[in-house]
Amino acid sequence: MNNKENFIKKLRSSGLRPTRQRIEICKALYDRKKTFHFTIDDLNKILRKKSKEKISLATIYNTVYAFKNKNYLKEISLNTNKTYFDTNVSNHHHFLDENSNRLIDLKNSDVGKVKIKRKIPGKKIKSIEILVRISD
Amino acid sequence: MNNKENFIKKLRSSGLRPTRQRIEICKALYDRKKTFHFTIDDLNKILRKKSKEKISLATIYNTVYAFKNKNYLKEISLNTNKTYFDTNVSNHHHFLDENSNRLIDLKNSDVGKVKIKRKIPGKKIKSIEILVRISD
DNA sequence: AGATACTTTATAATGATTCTAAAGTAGTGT
DNA sequence: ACACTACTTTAGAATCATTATAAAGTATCT
Ligand SMILES: [Mn+2]
Ligand SMILES: [Mn+2]
Ligand SMILES: [Zn+2]
Ligand SMILES: [Zn+2]
Repeated sequence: MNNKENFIKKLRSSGLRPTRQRIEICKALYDRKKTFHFTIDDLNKILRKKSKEKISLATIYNTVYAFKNKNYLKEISLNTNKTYFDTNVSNHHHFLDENSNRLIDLKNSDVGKVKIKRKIPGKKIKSIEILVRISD
Repeated sequence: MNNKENFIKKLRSSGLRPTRQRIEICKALYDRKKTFHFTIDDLNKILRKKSKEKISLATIYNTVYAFKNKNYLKEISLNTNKTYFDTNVSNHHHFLDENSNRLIDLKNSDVGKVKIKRKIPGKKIKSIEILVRISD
């Protein structure tokens, strides 16, 4: 299902023109078995290796943020100078391995139900994210 | 307990010389009733208002990171371009109000026990942090 | 007081991200 | 296929939080 035609449909269905660059980026991001957590710099390096044609850094930024706005990518909160993204856009939790600085997805079944007992008047809960720091 | 003498003791006890600037910064940070969540820019503005003598931005950076290393401050993970710090250095959770972009501390009693069922071989859990996004 | 290590400061450098505006391309209608 | 238009890509410049530099100032010790 992660072939070129599919990426084209995905892009079209949300009003993004299926350009060479966007399709290459889709392949790099979604043609994998596991969730991919990455920075712009990671993605840029991967594209330089995997793809023949050079995609400008500006396009990579533009595309990643377009995908984020269309909910094809999620931004992840970490204490680093670079912004992280996640191809798993569902609500889910993470291990952060502090040795390697790598993120690992937790399935919802990996985490017991989280109960938030306090309420803020007039405010609704939009999401609950857990970050579990681990190390050797 | 949050008087000047106390700050001096606090600084000395961890090998930081009690300078004018560090004491001013201590006052701005710890002479309050509630947890303070802030950016360097927030702190700089506060110091300009509250304090007579000007403290350079470089010193504010230096001091905040010195305090962080001594565990007087905690860094908070958020998806923003600026780094956030927290005067509450205990393990605790947060509401993030997406309208105002303000953090609110959750007491541990505000959150039901979090059970992490999955284990990563050879890795230990260092901390568990929950971020609850809220909005109108 | 004098010696020394630590600290502050103005300023420059860095680096991720965002902006700009010109050239290129995809979709639409003919 | 051709032209038209809106969207996209791109190189390069600008921005801005953060970090580095190195000279002047200060705390602590004897
Ligand atoms: Mn990375
Ligand atoms: Mn702020
Ligand atoms: Zn993930
Ligand atoms: Zn807090």
